[in-house]
Amino acid sequence: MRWSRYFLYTSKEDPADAEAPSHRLLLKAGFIKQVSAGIYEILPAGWRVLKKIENTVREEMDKSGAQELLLTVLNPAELWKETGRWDTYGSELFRLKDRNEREYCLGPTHEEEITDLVRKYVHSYRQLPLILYQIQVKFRDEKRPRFGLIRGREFLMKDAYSFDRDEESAKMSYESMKYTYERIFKKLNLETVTAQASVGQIGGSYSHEFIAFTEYGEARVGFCKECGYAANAEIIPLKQILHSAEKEKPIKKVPTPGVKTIEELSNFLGIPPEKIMKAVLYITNENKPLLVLIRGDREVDENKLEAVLGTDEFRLAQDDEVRHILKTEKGFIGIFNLPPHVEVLWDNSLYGVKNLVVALNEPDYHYINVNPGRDFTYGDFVDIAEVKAGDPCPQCSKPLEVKKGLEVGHIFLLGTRYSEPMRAYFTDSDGKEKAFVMGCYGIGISRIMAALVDQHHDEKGIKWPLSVAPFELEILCLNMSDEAIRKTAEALYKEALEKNIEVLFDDREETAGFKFADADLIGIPYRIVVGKKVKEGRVEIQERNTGNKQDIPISNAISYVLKLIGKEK
RNA sequence: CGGGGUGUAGCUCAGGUGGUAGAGCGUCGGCUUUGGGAGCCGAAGGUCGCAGGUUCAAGUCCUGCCACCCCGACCA
Repeated sequence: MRWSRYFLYTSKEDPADAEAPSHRLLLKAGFIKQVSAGIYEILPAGWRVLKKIENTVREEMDKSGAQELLLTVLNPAELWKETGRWDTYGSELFRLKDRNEREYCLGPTHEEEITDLVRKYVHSYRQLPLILYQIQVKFRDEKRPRFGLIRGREFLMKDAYSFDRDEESAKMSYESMKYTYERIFKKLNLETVTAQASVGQIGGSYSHEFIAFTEYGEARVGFCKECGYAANAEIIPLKQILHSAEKEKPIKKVPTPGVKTIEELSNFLGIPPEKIMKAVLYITNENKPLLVLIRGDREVDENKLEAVLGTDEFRLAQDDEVRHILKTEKGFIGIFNLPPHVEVLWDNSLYGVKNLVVALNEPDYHYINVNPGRDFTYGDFVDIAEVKAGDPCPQCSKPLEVKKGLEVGHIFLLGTRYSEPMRAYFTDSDGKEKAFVMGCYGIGISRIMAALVDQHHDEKGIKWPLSVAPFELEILCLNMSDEAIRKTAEALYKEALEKNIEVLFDDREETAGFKFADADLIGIPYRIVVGKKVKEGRVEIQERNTGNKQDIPISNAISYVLKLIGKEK
């Protein structure tokens, strides 16, 4: 491809509205163009990358025995009503009507449609197991689209669905997908960890997430280098820990005027946060107050709280609610003088802590040296603390590491969550009618492109791994008006094409510096620089990833590149 | 959906106290230049997010709306 004719337009300025590196660089390099919030056009160079990602996914899925098909974007409402998700999916579902007032949605995922399809054709255990998949644009009206391709409202996804005769066989399908996913991410040069995950809204019995490490991810993973355990932080259990037998000191009321936060209180009293009881007031769905108690150095993980309460219908109390219910101010909430209708939950972190600092629901005062048994009695203990680095691994108790990451794949063992309500049955070998045991498996194709940029870039631009690069080779002609240089570059371009190298030829009438800057930005792994060394019969080979440069005779250049990209036999 | 921010040329931005719009980059024409975002000369390019209002006069003041970005609860 000649750049002078290519629909690839880079920008010298950083785009104003992009913060994440992947977002900024993909826009700046001219790979994507924003149309509206969370909706992007994929431009030719970006599309080349996306197709490579897609093909890698496709190759491995096919190898696993899964079969590709294409479902519809426009889904009839009836199917969604069968599973109840027409009502429960909420405003994230793009809904529309046709000219006859029939209701449709733009498919955000395809459990309903695939189950409908399979129930029409598969009636016997002899046709199982079965895995079908598609690569298609998905639509989700996200509350908050973010970071360009990382969270879009329209995005490319690979979704697969497995159908098995029983749980045991379904687990085998699940395991084979898990293995396939790990191979895919490895091939794509995307560093991921396979983490146990919560099943969330989709339902089912168990689930894994594939998390790519990046600063701009929205997930937190805890993992253990010792035993290999890894899980989304929101499901890692934290147990009660017995504390050393400290001597109980006499309880004392101390003035703490205007001291509001745990940090201020800790500094004011000279007592570490580990010995302060933090109390957080929530309001539950029935407008009931719920007081959550946790150690001062800990945060409440609202995902865990949701799991404990069995609902996400709760929120933090407002300042005036705190005043009204507890007759105190934020910062002075405690367990003493509690109105009887306030429900209380104790986080495991508080268990056994002695000589605590506790507020008493009276502004500007705290008790110090408060002790369990003597000064108060425990209520119900639950696990609602956010996991931090250094917390014990639930498997081997060694300290965990915690990192931020981006969910690029998620697999679920669904069971009969969809097949049962949709009456998707087959006849088993015992002659009995049974519901399919299903699994579903997603990979965010366009999100992977963003994750790859996040993992492979520097201050100058993108450094595409060869496996997904839009081109394998870029030829830079540094001076188009110099006859000898131009002819050499043209000849090398022709030779590269003949050898089936994916090559971008920068034949634009621009200066050398301009072309180098652009080359760094768009991140093609290898380049041949054709400049004044042509007089000495040489060109320069550069590697974007390592920055390595070396001169080479013109006649050897292409065969050297072939070796680099592994196409040489 | 709450909180914060921003909308002016293709892009990045500047435009005290109201007086009819500017720069750099990019684009077009010309000359010079060519190994790390070149120089000079000339030109084109705007419903100042939208709608009202105040005023002799609004990019600027007032009201309402919209869009986009960022921070919090969901997801690939």
